[in-house]
Amino acid sequence: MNDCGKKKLIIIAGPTAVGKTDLSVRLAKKLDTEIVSADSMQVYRGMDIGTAKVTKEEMCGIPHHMIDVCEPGCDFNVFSYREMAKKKLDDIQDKGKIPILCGGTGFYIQALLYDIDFREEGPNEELRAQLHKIAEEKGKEELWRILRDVDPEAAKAHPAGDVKRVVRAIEFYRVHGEKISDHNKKEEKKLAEPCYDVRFFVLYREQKELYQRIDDRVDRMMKEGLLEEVKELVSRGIPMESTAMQAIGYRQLAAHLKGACSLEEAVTKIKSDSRHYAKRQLTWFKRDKNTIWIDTGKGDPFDEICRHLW
RNA sequence: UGGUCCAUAGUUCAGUGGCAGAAUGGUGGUCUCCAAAACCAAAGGCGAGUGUUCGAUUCACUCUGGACCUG
Repeated sequence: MNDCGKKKLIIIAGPTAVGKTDLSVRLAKKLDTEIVSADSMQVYRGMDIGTAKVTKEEMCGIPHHMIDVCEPGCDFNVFSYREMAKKKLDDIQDKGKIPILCGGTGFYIQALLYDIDFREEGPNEELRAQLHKIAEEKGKEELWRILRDVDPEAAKAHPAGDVKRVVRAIEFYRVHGEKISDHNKKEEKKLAEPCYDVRFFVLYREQKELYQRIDDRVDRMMKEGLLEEVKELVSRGIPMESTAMQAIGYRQLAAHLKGACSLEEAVTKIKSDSRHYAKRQLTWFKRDKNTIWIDTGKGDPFDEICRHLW
């Protein structure tokens, strides 16, 4: 606890392949602390190469949390993440240390930093399946009209094409009897004030350079045996629709293994999907007003980061 | 050498004598329980020239480029 009554937290975020892992470990060594991952795909066991998971050597003895916490087939989401990661942060802070939250999943970081309430009921699979069926059989517009009738504001916020969110909004209303648009308005206010005394670093570098690093890293992953890793998951029968198999690198290679495209085409797709992903990560972080942007393309940013600390 | 066909967005293709469309890619953005997911938006074009015509991307001719056929 400090003067403003909040616990201290360091966040190292940024797009894929920008160099988060290396920097976070160095910082953790200097501060003698622990790292909590904020990555939606590194939570899955057996997905190491493609998610660029830290290796034992790279960890340098620094404890890492929220990595390998579940099996690839299981349901994992923001809610589970927030619950588990919050406990980890508490534990580290109880030891008198400043935890480092490191990762590229903006949604997960936001949920944790602003304590977003996702409600405890969890996904209602039967209802979701039923609503998806309506979209398939009667059309997305029809499903959207159902939402418009109960929560016009949410319908306005989500186009009919965004079935995933339309379903969620209807689900929310049916389960809680409350409009998700009202709920979101309340949660949105939290975004103004972080729950931690935070130093939120976003690593970046010139787009051209970053894209080159992404291409190089994908090539390296292939050499390191990404295809074997995907084969293993496929042979274990991990369903293609599972969140884990949606991961970049896995999805495309699984498609190749099923004969949908050549290996070369799959690799090209992995690269372009990674670039798009990096772009989306950046737009996510741009919206957050509490960030400190660090250019990693101009020498070692380590000292600059340290200067921003308490 | 002679002949036939083709030329429209970065790419693959629609189309019309009267505002030129799609897919894909590239770019930007949205996001409150699948988020490495899902979704949205704007941008971008008739190879060059001459003629016919009120008006040509469309018709005719020339040129350029490409594909195919041809002693």
